[in-house]
Amino acid sequence: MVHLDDIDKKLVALLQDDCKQTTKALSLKLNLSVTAVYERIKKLEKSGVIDKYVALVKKEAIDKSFVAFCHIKLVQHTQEYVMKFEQEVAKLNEVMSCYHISGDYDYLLQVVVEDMEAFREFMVNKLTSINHIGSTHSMFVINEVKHTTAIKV
Amino acid sequence: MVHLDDIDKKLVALLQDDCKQTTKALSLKLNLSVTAVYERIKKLEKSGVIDKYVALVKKEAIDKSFVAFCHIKLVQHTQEYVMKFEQEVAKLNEVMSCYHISGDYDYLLQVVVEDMEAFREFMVNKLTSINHIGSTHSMFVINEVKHTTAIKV
DNA sequence: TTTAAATATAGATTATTATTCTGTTTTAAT
DNA sequence: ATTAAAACAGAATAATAATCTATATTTAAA
Repeated sequence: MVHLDDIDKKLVALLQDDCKQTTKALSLKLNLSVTAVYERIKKLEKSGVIDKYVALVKKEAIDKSFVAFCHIKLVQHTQEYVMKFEQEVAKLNEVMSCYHISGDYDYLLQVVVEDMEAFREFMVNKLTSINHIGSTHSMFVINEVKHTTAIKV
Repeated sequence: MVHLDDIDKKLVALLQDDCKQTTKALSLKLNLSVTAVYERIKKLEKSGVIDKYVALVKKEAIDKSFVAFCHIKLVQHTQEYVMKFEQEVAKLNEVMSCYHISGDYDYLLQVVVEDMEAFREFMVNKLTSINHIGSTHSMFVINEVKHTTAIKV
């Protein structure tokens, strides 16, 4: 576990909001020299604090505004069934995330598609065609109140 | 809604995986000139397909490995209660996302903290101190099978 | 404490990349 | 076929990243 001082934390917050800003711009916000900021960034990358730099796409702009959460229960929990299910579900483009969770159901999936029809299509032809699924329970997103990729460090 | 051809789609996929690669590197992968790639990227930014460029932080590296999903039911659904709740919950750093959903509960939250103790602290001192919350139901993440920010375009 | 080593910083220099510019080619509509 | 618009390539310029050298600061040991 690496130690981050207050400047590092501020820097990580800035990069989580906009990773394309120049080191010059960052240096002004942090009251540091360009080199100092540069070295700190390299250290954050090397130490694995910063995992990757990505472009975020606006769902609405590409007509993928329908978001659903999907609970899934497996018929059995043998090593083989679990592995197979996890492998298959990870392949599906519509599945943004899949978590093995505690509680009544085994898994929670976040699914992003075009509309309800696309979701139906996804359920029938992709998800439930995976073997070993016992039951599912879907919840549809009415409104996205908050959604961020930025973790407070 | 903007129209994206196959090259645009490939480009968006590349940027969703790594937005720091040079236009030169992208041009080689897309068999285009640097300028052509550059213009396409600018168009994707202007049209809103690309929302922002961010650094993604590895939870494990900053000791925030505990993830929970939290169902919440409000006591009432008056305009005032709903607004107030959504405002307050959006302020909480531990809440990565909050969705208003269909089904038995009103909201689904994704919460990221240090450990179970931090989660308890969060529930007691932050979440349930928001007024108008009726009941909650928490599910803990045992394993993150899949998690991506990249939408297939 | 005092000193040595390691680390962090700043400013200047160089290398790389982004951006702009100009002209050409392709595409689409008339 | 003709024209206008869009997309493209290559060259030139501007901006930024990355490196280098030298100080300053912190850290750890004596």
